[in-house]
Amino acid sequence: MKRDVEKQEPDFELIESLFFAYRSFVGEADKILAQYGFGRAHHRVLHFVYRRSGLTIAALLDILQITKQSLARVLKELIDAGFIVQYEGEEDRRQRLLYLTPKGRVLAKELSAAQSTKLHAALATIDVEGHSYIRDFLNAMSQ
Amino acid sequence: MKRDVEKQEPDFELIESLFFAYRSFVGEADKILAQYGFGRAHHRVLHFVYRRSGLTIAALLDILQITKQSLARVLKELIDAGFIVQYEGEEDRRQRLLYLTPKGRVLAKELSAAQSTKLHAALATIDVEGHSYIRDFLNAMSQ
DNA sequence: TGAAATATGTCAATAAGGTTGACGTATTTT
DNA sequence: AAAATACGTCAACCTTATTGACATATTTCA
Repeated sequence: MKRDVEKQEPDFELIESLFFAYRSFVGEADKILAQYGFGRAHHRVLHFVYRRSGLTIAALLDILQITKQSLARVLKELIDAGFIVQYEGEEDRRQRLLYLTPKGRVLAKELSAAQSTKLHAALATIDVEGHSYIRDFLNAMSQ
Repeated sequence: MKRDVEKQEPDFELIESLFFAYRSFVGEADKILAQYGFGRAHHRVLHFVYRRSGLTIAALLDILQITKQSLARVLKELIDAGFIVQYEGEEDRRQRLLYLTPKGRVLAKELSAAQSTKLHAALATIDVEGHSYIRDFLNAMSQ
């Protein structure tokens, strides 16, 4: 017979797996970034400028969900070091469109390759039919 | 015909999914923690003391992979606020074994319940046969 | 056209969470 | 008795973030 109140036991294993998985995932990139004197904040900017080349400052702030003051420092460092360039928007000249330099693309590729390798090493241990479940789950979690 | 060098395209979608998924995952707990004036560092300590009641400082440092100076501040705040207590080890009196107070257990439960709810909401959108693939993947990623 | 809104830049103060290095104390091991 | 271990703590510093305020250039709208 079922108890009156069936209190749900939190899924500690899953919680911890996600914690350790994420730490391991970002740790890959951290080692590379350290060689360039950069941190995770730089990585996130490099990644999204790589992926959405020509995006505006406002769009980037929207994705990262940080303040512009916080972005400013990191972005300045990346621009000063020659990894990112800004161009005036053609339609709206108030906008500063962000692009990677060739140097920036090299680093962004190196970082994504490292993380991708890590992800695919984990996926390789899983039956192929499970892969789409994993992708769907992570997408569902993103909401 | 296959090209000589088939350069592997990084799996950007998966990389970004994991980024957004994790942000959303920790965001759940952040809201609760803010009400108590705590941050993520406090959450991690609360979680692992809850899960491994009576663990030593050294064991906790090993799990969290931070320095003892860094742990000290967070732990002191949790002890001062009455969420954690330390007892001398019975076998080895140099050790300080960590336990949650009843108040600490309430908060730890609230946090894990919120995260668990989030995880299970995502799992609920996935066919049940996919669940073990997801768990296996996250465990594989943790290495 | 002039006012308002928008996109961006920047100064200043502050906070959380982390680091390295050095040193002290109590306790256990050798 | 000496060495190793477990923990605590002081100090200086770094990265990444925050809030608040204000400036400039450009576009939009009444």
